[in-house]
Amino acid sequence: MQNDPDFNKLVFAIARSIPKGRVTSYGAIAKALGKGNLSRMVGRAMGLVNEEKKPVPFQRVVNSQGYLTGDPRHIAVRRKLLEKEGVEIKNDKVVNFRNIFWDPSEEIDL
DNA sequence: AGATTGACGACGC
DNA sequence: TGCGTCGCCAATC
Repeated sequence: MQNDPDFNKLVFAIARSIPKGRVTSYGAIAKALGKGNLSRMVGRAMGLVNEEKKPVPFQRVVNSQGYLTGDPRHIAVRRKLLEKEGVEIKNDKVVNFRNIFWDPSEEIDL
């Protein structure tokens, strides 16, 4: 239960705005929302995507290091989806992360 | 109600 | 450049 449904909503909206074959970080999304310090909350919100009816490409959201953190089982799923989109993964890490990194703040433009 | 953890990030050394 | 520590906000124990 989040006290800020809007925050969660925005997170999902941005996640769906991520171009295919691109990835972004939790901090980038939080920052785009003006809550750069809520990076952790973004990740937590993603865990609730399970309750979302609409498909959210949460697999395109990784940490600032480009690593797929979380439960190993979830990591495997995300990795598969990313590779399917053309994103190369190595050791649970996005290859060329800096190259395919997508900054939501440039698209959302608060 | 208080303490701890967590899909993170930034800073310091 | 890499490892260690602190800080944030909310949820969970």
